[in-house]
Amino acid sequence: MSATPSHIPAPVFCPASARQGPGRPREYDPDRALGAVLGVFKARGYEAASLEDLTAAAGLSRSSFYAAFGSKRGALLAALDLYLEAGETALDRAAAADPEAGPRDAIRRVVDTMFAADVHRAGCFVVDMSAELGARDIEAAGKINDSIARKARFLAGLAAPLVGEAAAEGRARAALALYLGAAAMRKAGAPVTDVDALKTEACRLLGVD
Amino acid sequence: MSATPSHIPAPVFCPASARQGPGRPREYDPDRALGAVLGVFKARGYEAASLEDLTAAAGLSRSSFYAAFGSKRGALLAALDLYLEAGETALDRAAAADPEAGPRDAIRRVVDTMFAADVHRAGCFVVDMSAELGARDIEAAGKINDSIARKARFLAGLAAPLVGEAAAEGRARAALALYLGAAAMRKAGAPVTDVDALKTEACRLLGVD
DNA sequence: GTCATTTTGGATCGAGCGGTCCTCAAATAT
DNA sequence: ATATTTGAGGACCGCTCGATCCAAAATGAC
Repeated sequence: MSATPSHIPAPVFCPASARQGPGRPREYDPDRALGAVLGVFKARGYEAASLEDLTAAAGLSRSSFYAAFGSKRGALLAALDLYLEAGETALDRAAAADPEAGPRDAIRRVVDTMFAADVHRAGCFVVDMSAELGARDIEAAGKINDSIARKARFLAGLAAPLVGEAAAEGRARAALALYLGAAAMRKAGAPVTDVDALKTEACRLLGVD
Repeated sequence: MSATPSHIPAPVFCPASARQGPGRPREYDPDRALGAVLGVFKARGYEAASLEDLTAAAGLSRSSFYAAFGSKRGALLAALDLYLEAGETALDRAAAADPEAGPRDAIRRVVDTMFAADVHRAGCFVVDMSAELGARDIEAAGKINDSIARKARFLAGLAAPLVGEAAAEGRARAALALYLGAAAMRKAGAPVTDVDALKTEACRLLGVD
């Protein structure tokens, strides 16, 4: 797992906590701003999120926004990196949370983490952006696809002892697809209980009965 | 299954093949126009599809477009009805295609039909619209959710003899989620072979080994 | 023919979009 | 102090958006 951080590309070589050089100091927290931007894109989607929405939520002037992200699309790509990386590290941590418990428990924790992250709220950013931009933005689609592939390999590693090396990859992709589809169903309005029940089936795919 | 047709709401009471009354005759085929509109929404999404795109594809002037659909959103809702209804009847037909074969074959045909419809092309309109509009348009989300629920009941009916009445509903929803997620993965750029392999797992969920 | 009715094409609308730019403020460097 | 560098504020840009309107065209009813 683990993706390139790709921090705010903003003040081009300033990883948020860098030493302060000459010139007027920045008045906003880049991480906070990026988080706010991500929140807007998650809530509204890409096209429907206006510069007005984004700058207001991030507390940035238009000039600061463009200095930080370069464009609306640049902001989306940065927010996407943040989201994907956070999601992957969450899975890593869930898997490593209780080393004494068995592999089945690890899988259950990982599946719980996947579903808890987004399905209970309002869908999954991966699904939303894949749907809206997958056919139009090669770079965004690539980031998403790479992240999905990493997660699939990760899940396959967890499931291999239970379902066998040969079947693990397919099962992992199926579990991932099951989660993504669950997020889509949830966003369309399916009851939380129905969606939550799918965790059991996801675990079954990964060899946990 | 079976949804209300909800034909073109256009020339308000003219189901495409109605008798011609007074006034200048329509120069376009409403069904064809709606199909073209659906094609644009499938290719571009809702926000990114402009009136220019829609009218050009449908061969309609702006006035005809607004007379037919009332608004861009009206066109989307009509196109959504068309898509959902077509998808459901396709599943019905697939299930009933070969009555002599067993229930397992029926399930395989239905799953094949689900995946063949969209996954091989460019994602699933249900996923796309759920992602883009699920949080914003109650009516669109409702249509999608209802259609998903009908499909889930339909699949549950097919799977019940194989996995038991109690588990059927959950398994059906899982298979459906698996398909929706597969469409999302495909749209992000996953290889067709990988996505296609998920059909096996969907069948397994429905009791077909 | 005349009238009522409906469709068509295209001009047009205000609003909002993403993006740029200029000016001023606030810090460091000398 | 002064010069320099950088961020912030906001007016402004051209453009495209979805939507409306109007006059011309094409039919049925009489």
